Amino acid sequence: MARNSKGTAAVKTVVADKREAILRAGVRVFAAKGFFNSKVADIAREAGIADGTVYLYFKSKDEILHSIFDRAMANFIDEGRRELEPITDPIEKLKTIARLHLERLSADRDLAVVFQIELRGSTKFMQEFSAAGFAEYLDIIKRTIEQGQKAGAFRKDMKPVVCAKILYGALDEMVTNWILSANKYPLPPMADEVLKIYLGGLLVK
Amino acid sequence: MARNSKGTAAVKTVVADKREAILRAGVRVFAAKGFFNSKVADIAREAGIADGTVYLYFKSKDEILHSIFDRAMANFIDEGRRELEPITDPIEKLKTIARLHLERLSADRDLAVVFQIELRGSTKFMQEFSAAGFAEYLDIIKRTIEQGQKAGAFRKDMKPVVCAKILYGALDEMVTNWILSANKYPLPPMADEVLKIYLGGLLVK
Amino acid sequence: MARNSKGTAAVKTVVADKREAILRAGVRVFAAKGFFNSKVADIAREAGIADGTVYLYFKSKDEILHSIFDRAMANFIDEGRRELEPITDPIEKLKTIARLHLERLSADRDLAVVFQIELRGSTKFMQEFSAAGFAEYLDIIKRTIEQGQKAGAFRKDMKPVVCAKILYGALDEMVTNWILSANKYPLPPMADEVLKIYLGGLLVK
Amino acid sequence: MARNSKGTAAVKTVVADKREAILRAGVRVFAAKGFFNSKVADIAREAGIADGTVYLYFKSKDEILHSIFDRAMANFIDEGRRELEPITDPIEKLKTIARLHLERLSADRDLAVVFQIELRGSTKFMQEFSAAGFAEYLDIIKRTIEQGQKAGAFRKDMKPVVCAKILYGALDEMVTNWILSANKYPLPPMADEVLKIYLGGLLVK
DNA sequence: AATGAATGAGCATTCATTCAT
DNA sequence: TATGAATGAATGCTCATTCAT
Repeated sequence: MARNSKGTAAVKTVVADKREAILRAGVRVFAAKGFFNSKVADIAREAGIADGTVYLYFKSKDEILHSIFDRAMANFIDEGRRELEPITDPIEKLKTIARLHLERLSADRDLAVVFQIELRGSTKFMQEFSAAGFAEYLDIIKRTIEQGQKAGAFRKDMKPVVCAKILYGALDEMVTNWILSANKYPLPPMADEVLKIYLGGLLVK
Repeated sequence: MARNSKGTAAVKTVVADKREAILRAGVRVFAAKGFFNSKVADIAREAGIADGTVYLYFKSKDEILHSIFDRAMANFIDEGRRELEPITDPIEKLKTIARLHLERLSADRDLAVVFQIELRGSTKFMQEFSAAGFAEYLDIIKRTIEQGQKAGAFRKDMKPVVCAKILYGALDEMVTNWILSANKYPLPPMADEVLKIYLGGLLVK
Repeated sequence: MARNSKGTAAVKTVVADKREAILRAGVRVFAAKGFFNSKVADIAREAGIADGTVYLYFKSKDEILHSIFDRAMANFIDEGRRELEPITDPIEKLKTIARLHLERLSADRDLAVVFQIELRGSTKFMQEFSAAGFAEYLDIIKRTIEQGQKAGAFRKDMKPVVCAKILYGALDEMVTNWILSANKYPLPPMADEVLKIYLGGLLVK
Repeated sequence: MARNSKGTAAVKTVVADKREAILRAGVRVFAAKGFFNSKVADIAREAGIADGTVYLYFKSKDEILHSIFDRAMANFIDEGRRELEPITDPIEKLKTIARLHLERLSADRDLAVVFQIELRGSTKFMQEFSAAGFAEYLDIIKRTIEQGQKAGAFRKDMKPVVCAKILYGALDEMVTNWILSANKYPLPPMADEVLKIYLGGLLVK
């Protein structure tokens, strides 16, 4: 029994490790050369395995990109929910979202490149991207805004979903700019800048 | 003489027409199938010319994408400058920018797809994209904000370039969302929404 | 007009020539290495063209094999009909069929190999092979036998289609054996041997 | 001792069983998908063993096909000899051969497919096929015919080996046709038809 | 300028075989 | 013996680009 379960666990670990290694290699390679210019052989080499082994863990090159996104998005959303749960103030929630968004992506530049650049390279991916975890992420922002509107903290003359997109767009642009500027400055502090405008507006009161 | 100049003009026109036809065909084809999945032969067929003819006007498939961007960006900036020139109020200027941004892209969905999706498909393109007209566009927004700050209309505790990125990011996200939502709603009105938040902030005063 | 038609004819000839060259190369290569072991690159090299050029004339490697069969079978049947037409005696007809069968295949050993060996390598090909020209060939034999039965020359207690298969099988075996025996003996004379038995039977009368 | 010999026997039996299982699986898989389209993994799954285990019993995929032929041919010849031994009349012998040929192959359609189609798929196999048991089989027919000639039952103006090939070719064609016709009719009765012609000839006497 | 036939480098994927366990 | 994960060589086909006409 113990032996069995241990064996199974070990196998699972090895399998997970190799899957993991391929995904990590995929992030590095896609970030460096772009999805269409990356060869499966590049990923295999980077992961330290044979070309064919990739296909024991993924059905296709496409599936690797998908899995990268799915895994990262799941992690991101998990962590987001965990950090947001204890917070009740919607303003604080938005601050946390913005900070997390920029912290997470600046912590792994390769992943950020894949998210900001490679995943956008085709309507097909974008559609799926949109349909999948992205919608969930936007929904978290949207509900925080609804909550803020109910609480009387946020203005009520705007649709929450539009507000959510605006915040997301602003943050997203910060990330893209940061990537393209070769990371000359720290990304997370940009969260405060975005929120200054987003919450307070540009106009002098 | 007359014949010459006329001939030259005619030639220039024909040349321009064919270049133009290829670019238009490129926009349609790239938007429909994505840059990497589009064949030069597709573009040639769409433009009604032979495959080889494409290479009399463009050095490579890449160059077609570049030219599409360059031409559209130049048009866009030209028109922008023209419309902004008579306006003095920085608030009105920002409104004009936002409106033009969404109007222009919603007026040509194929071009919008190429701008929002295909041009983002590689760090390489993004770098070039960034280096080129995009910086100029961002600069126009930035200077409008500087002007507004000097005029005392906009708050001064924010860097103009960051403000510019935030506005750009928000507008950009509107366009991307509109594309992916299959254009179920008119895009230009979103300009007002963005500006409501951007100028006035989300918080209740 | 003349120029046009001449141009068209020239183009057709060139095209036909290249198609022809590929088919001839295919016969040689398939005969030498077997269909599954032949690479498209082998055929291209043998035909003196680039790999990609093969695909301007054929959709796939499979299609080359098919075309080899179709072309040869069509030629064979055409020639058969032409030679059989002036003959009225069904016995002479059968003799002509048998002679032609062995003459044609022994005249082009590579083609014979493809017919006897490579085309049999898969039920899929065999089905198609059977459905296509082979049925037509068998039908020619069958009708000759029917004619002989009506004329009172051939016994009537046998189904013509069965008789046709028996003759075909015997001839086919002669060809296969000849191929596998490295052509140590001339094939055509075997036609007489087959017919001696086929027409007269093995038994002493 | 007892234990040893028993153990050895058991081991041998197990070994034989597994070899047998692989061969049976090979026949099924090759018949269904063709030799080149069959994967070793398919055979392993069909045999209920692991992929690698196949290589404990066979050196290669080729060897499986060879062994299928060798085993079946040996069985076939053994049974043939056994059934022919008590028969003295060469006519009866030929009838027995023809009947057995069709009975055995129609009794195992998968095996028949492998014999008629898959084994013919390459000159290489054909050469080996020819060199091996096939020659032995043809020899049995040949000697029966020699015997008949000596006994004065068969005509003497034909070489026995040619007569043997003719009979074999006719029978072989019956089998191939039966396979390709999806077994719509019983095969064994065709033996009589073949012999009617083979022994008596097509001509009215 | 225009053509489009020809080129040939490039690549995702498969699968027979091996080998550590 | 048995396993099945890992290997890596092998290849049909595509398509950007060239060039003879």
